[in-house]
Amino acid sequence: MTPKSLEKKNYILERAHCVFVRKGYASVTMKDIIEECAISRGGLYLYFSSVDEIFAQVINRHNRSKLDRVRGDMEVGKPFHELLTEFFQGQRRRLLHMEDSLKAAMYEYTLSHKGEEDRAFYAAQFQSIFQRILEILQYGVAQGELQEATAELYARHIMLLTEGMYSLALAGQMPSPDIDAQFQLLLELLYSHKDKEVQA
Amino acid sequence: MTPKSLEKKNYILERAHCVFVRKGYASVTMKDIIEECAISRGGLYLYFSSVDEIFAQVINRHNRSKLDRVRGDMEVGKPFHELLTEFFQGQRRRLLHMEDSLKAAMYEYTLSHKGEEDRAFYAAQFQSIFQRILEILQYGVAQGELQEATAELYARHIMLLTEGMYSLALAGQMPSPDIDAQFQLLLELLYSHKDKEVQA
Amino acid sequence: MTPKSLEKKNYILERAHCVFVRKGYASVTMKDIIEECAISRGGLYLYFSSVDEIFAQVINRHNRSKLDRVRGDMEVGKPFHELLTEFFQGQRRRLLHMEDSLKAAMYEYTLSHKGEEDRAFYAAQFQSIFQRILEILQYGVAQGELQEATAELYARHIMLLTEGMYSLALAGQMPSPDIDAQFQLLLELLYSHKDKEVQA
Amino acid sequence: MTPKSLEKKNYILERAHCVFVRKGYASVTMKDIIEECAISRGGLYLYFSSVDEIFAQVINRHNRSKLDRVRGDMEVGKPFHELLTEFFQGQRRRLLHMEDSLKAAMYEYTLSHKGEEDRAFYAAQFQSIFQRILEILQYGVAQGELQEATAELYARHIMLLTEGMYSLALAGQMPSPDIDAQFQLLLELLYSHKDKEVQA
DNA sequence: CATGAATGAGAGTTCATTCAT
DNA sequence: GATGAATGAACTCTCATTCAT
Repeated sequence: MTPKSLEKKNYILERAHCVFVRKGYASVTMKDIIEECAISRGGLYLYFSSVDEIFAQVINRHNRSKLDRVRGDMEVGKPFHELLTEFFQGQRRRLLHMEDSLKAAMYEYTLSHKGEEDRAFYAAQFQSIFQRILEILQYGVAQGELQEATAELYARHIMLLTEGMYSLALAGQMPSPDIDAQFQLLLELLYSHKDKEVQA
Repeated sequence: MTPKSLEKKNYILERAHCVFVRKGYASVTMKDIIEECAISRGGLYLYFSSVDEIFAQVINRHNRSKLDRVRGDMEVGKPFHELLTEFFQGQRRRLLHMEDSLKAAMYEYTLSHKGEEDRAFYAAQFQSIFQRILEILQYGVAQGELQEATAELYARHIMLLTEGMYSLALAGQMPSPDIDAQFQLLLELLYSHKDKEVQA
Repeated sequence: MTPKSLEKKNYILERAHCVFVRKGYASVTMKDIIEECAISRGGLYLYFSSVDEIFAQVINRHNRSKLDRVRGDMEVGKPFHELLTEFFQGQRRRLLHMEDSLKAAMYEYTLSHKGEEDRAFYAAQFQSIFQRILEILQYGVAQGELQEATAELYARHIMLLTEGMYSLALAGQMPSPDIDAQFQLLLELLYSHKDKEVQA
Repeated sequence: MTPKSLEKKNYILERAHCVFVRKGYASVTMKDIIEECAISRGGLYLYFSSVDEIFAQVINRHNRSKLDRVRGDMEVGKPFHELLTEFFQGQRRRLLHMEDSLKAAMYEYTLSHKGEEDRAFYAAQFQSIFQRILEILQYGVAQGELQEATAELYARHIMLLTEGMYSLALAGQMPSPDIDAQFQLLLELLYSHKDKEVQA
């Protein structure tokens, strides 16, 4: 694979990303991507042989770059509470701008690909999200803000609640006040053991 | 509309329901429904003019019948805790048998219908789920088990968490122990104010 | 299958026959047949789902009708020699007008279909030709013109020689005098035992 | 044309030969040849501008080399009968191993090229085969084994029968015993005049 | 009412051929 | 000379939708 070829591949993935954001997954055709990239039918087939393949690579590329961006944020010694709030703020922003995200496309892909080989793909997706939240909480444990015993359970809880919010957001049923209320509730839940301590 | 006509329409919706459970929404064609119903193409078009229309009516019929089934459960004077546990058991059962549900089909429909007119449809869906949970919680309030002030917030929280669990379940990523752990956490959350009272 | 449907199917096979005669097999596309039949793409697919399937049915139909035409010729009590000459005349005519025959198409099909299931198809084709020649020779045996012992061997010989002539004819390398000379040779071969008898 | 260029051309023809043996003619694409030769698309087009052109040259090269191999066999003074038997043995071997031959490819080419310019090509092909058989028979005439008058007729007969056998062999319908029986019959036919002489 | 034959737009895919590098 | 990326025409197959019977 020549460097030029790689560059072109990257270009296609970049434009395809836009297409998936705009149209989701199910209704995207090779023609859509061809037009977005302004290349020829055969030209696209030189690099990718199906929408599936393109989508998988777009997702992987996206995850990789997201991971790169996240990495290192925790090392600067930010207070845990700040980090957590930033996480919620980030989710909030995305929930309010679902139209700019790949989430819908990912849902559509999931719904139309139930093969055994896809399962691992999904497991990796969710594991990556879970891991990210867990790391934040463990950072809180390290800073003495949270209890170790509940970190995993709470991390999963946060992931599931967030996922549920995305579901509703996709249907346009997740207004901003509801988001705030739920994240506030999560904060209280996370810190609830402190009340007891105080009272004790 | 003659009674015979209504009967036929019902028959079609019934069989179409099976199709949507089996195949989801996106990949269902008029042909699928025709074959399941063992009627003719033209025959189907006499009653419905698109898969969309059939789906919407299948969902409405389903919701109506579900509501009918639920109604009255609370009036027999069951203890609140039992009612709540039953609700969680019901969700648990459905989460572990997603293949028998319309959930996947509903997601697919949502993802491919973002028009303003569909929004109301989704709002009604979620409102109905929310309402059901809220009624259970308010029953708990009436029985002195829960606090009135948090009922709505918690009802929404339960709905969102459950929705998130469905999302993961659709991708085959919601194992039974995780379900139990989350519902346990919800129970603790609902009853958490009691601890404080006791301690106080 | 309704009668009307059968009629349409027959119509398509009839026109497709012409297409195969004109273009052979390999280069025939569904579009060719669509245009020849003046029907729509989908219309054709209602009846047949590939060129292969159409070709197989065209061939079978053709063989059946050819067999129907042949049947009964021997029962009118024609002298054997006349029957044999007529057979050769028939072959001669076809060799000189290969452009009106399915032979080329059949060769192309054979060359592109080497599966086990096709073998039986070819075996049946050649067996049918062989059988026809053999029956003529056995008729000659019955009339005391030929020897029983060599009938099968000679029948196969005639079939193979004829097949060879078709091969050359397809390349435009089978001029009329050569055809005549070879058939004359065959006649002499068939009757050669008589010379011996006479001489003996 | 430089010597290096000639060498490359030869190399391509050699590898292309393998491709045609393996895949026949019709389904061979420029890509097949490119891959077999491990050269670039453009590189191939420098030397040949179509599969057609390559095929014609492969055939010519093959014929030339075959002729070279044959030449001189008759000069060592082998008995005619042995030479003839060897010829039949050679054909037999090839009939039983059609998968190693260009015959199928040649048929496919013939069937898809009916232009006037191709006719001469085919004429040359068959003339070359005919000539070879004729030379063998004339050698028999020279040795007093055969009659001069029938040499041409018999040579053509042998060629046609053999060609017919190839046709059936391509369809997998030419079992070894049938081959032997036919060649035996040919031998008897060639020597049949001797019986008469003896009897006379 | 009910039928199912017919339509044609549009998706996926392949390949011979060209051309800038 | 040599490369291989790029083109686009052509082919197969599918479906929502219509309409004569």
